[in-house]
Amino acid sequence: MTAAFEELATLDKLVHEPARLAIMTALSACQSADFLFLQQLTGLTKGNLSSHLIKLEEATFVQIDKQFVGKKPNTQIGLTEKGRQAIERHWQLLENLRQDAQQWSP
Amino acid sequence: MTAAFEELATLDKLVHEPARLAIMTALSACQSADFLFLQQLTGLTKGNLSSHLIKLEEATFVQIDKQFVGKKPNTQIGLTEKGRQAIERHWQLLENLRQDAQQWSP
DNA sequence: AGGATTAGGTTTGTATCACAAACCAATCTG
DNA sequence: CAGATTGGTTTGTGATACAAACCTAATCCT
Repeated sequence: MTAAFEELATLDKLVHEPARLAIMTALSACQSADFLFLQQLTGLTKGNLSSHLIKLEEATFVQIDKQFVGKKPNTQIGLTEKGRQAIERHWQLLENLRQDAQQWSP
Repeated sequence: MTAAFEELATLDKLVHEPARLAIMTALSACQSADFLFLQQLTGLTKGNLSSHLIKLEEATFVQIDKQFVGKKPNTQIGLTEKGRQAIERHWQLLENLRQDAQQWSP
């Protein structure tokens, strides 16, 4: 058995959780996205999205910018460099795991 | 945005949890494995592994066979057909998500 | 023989977490 | 001005992952 399974132990559950995996993966493909876009994308309730974002912010994986566009509040969310590395590495780990298992005879 | 993000909503958290993802992925590469092998592989405590296996069994994703080898008890675990489909589909969903996000301009 | 250790687990207790529902403040609409 | 809408945050709760304690039978040590 290769290292993929050992590495799995280091997999960050903060990133792995489905909603956050979706959020970070989406963000990895763009500069930033706004709150409502992410809500649409993930199908989460606002409250739920809010708390996921707070967790990601606490981990400094995303940065959240609240501004006014005209008279309306608007929240933009983008990955930090750390966040970008984290999601990149996460996908790498998953891919390794899958790959390893596929070509494996115990 | 393609369907990958909508499909994500259907992702089974029972399978997604890291330890169980490791277990099922390993099992997908062999007929069956024994308890201690899985423990080594995943680095889980026995208690923890036990409860993960029970959950997988309750979902009928694995089947657990307890037998005696000589005088020693030995527990063999293998995927059911349902389990095999579940892990297969799970990896498919993840792969789709990643793929979609990679070639995407918002 | 008998006490300690090991194998192979299960049960229990606890801290965390994901989620929905309730809430809130400001703006728009009629 | 009343009511709805936008754009969120806070709160309450049921589920869950984990470690630690426990259990039973076999084997080792002396």
